Amino acid sequence: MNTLLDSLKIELTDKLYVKDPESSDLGKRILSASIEMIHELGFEQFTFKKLGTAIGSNESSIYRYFENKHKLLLYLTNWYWGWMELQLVLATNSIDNSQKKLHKAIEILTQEIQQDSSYGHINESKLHKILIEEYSKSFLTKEVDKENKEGYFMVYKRLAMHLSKMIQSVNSTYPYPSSLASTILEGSLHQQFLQDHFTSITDCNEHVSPTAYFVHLTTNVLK
Amino acid sequence: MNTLLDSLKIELTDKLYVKDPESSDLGKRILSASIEMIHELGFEQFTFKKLGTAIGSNESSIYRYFENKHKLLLYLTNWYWGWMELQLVLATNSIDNSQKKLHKAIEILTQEIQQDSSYGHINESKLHKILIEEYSKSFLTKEVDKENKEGYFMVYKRLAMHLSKMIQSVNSTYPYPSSLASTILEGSLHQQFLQDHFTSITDCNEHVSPTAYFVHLTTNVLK
DNA sequence: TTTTTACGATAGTACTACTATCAGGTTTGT
DNA sequence: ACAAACCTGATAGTAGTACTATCGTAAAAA
Repeated sequence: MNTLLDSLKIELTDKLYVKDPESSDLGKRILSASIEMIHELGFEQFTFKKLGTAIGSNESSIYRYFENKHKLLLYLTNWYWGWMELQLVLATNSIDNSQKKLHKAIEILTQEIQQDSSYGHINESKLHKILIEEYSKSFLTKEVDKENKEGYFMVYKRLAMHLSKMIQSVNSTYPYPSSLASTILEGSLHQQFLQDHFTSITDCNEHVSPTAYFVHLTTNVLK
Repeated sequence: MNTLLDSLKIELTDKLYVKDPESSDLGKRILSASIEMIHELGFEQFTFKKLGTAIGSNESSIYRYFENKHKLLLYLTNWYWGWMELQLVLATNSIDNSQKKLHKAIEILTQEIQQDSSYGHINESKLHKILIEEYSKSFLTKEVDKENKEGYFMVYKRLAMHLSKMIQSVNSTYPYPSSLASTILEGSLHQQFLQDHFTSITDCNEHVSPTAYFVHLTTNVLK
């Protein structure tokens, strides 16, 4: 089935790669296999050498697409947040009521991703799990400020600001819209992590979703 | 000046170290210099070799205290959370009113730490900054579940539960006390990180503290 | 005084994170 | 059709990390 979504490409800054991985078959295999592999081994144990072996290619060939594994992680996380913003816009654009719009936004941004949907070589469900376990590592480095200046976090910041605007639409006198927005984005990943590994310090479980928690929180804070 | 605090030792599970660093002069130098060094270089660039050189000692000697640098980070973060809980108890124990108690707790847990106070060889201010930039790395690993079972995160979980109980005292019908507690603890570190590196997606700055944001949030959510 | 213990020094291993070079196959331009 | 350009895989090599093992000595404890 060929839909509009299939033909939309998530465009990322070309500083993230040496050669655009979307431009060749090998590049796409790198993306798809790296998602599998980072998900399975964790970012620390993941190496270009192992990735090369897994896709029947060579370590040196992967370096022709990405400078190093950190840049590859940045590519994947940027892709994820770009994809999330697309989902957000598609789901909320037609909603007029600002309160309903915000609730829908929070739902989109905090829900677990099950379906491996529209983009052939990217498994969004596994990518989402990578975000939960590895996203913080992409910015908790000594190079953040430099990389931030080069635009490596623009997609995420734009999404956070988008959410912040929605919060302001619901209550224009609320003094912390940006902090609340970033708390929802980061906190959602964190609550999902806790649900998987530290159940005693979260209320989220099979029956209670992070979405329910954050919708309740936001509603009451903006009242 | 010799106070009660000077004579209190933060006791940590002995699984965190090979030899108790508090038991010798070299051990204390390892703690104090590692805080300096991780703060300066970041956890990734920090190595036992560099640490050895810095304290005029030997790489192999450091391995006699800590299995590896991950365990050292766990030691430092556990120490920090133990110290935080002590601050929390000291500051809130005498308060009867549960609402005031909770506000005081949030203040203690979300404020910046300036003073390098009671424990000679530990610089709490720098340790706090390490927590902001490195804490997530201590649990975002493939070994979390194993390490959690061995009790490496007990101090942190106990603190979160402590805060959760305080939240329940203010409003016993609030359905997400544990998630709110973990959101405050983790979110506080995150907002401080944003304040330093991504100012556009936080409202916290010199004039607005994370404390103000989280007190406002909590008050309104529990209303 | 003997014996443990602690520490520093050195050596060595396996692996990571690259960089450089070369050769063959495929694609592209004319 | 033919050469040039390009892409990929293979191999080699370097510097550094994250250890482990062994040894000698000085100081502390028995």
